[in-house]
Amino acid sequence: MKKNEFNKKLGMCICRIRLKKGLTQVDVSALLGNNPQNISRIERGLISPTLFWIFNFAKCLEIHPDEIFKELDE
Amino acid sequence: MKKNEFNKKLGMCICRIRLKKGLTQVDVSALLGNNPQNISRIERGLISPTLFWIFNFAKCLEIHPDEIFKELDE
DNA sequence: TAAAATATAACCGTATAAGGTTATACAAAA
DNA sequence: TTTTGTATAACCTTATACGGTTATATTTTA
Repeated sequence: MKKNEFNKKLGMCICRIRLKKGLTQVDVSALLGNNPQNISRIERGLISPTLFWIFNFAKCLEIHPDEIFKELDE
Repeated sequence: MKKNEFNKKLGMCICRIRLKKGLTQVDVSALLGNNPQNISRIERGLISPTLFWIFNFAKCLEIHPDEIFKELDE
């Protein structure tokens, strides 16, 4: 799988999880301590977040990191 | 958990998995198509690889990404 | 011993992740 | 209509991931 394709899939997973929690991009950025523009870029697949970012995201949203990954490897 | 601590834990997991497969850093870098110095930096926790890198690593070593993560969240 | 394999380290570059600011678009609600 | 909330976008800057090269240290092997 190419990097662009991977980033897009990852972004959609992030977005889906965020909406399932009823949060806005601003909400998530406040929880993580960064800016909403970055969340937007991640959800649209423009950038590929580090694993450290992913783990913080999962922790702040009170989910298991597996929830993000299990939809990515097919 | 701080970023440095996280990176060190992650690096140790990567290293343990690599050794379990009987591979050198050069072997892994050849499989992934990057240089061994980068593997060394990751294993020592100096840098935090992207999730894209992690998934490629897992695929090349024929393991589930979960194997890396399940030792990280405590 | 000498040579090769392995890992770490110090550089110097480039690519990209990420923050900050501002503007734009659009929908929902007043 | 006007206002507000939400998301996207275009910039610029800084931090960092990553490649390439070279050197060093250590272990292993011939």
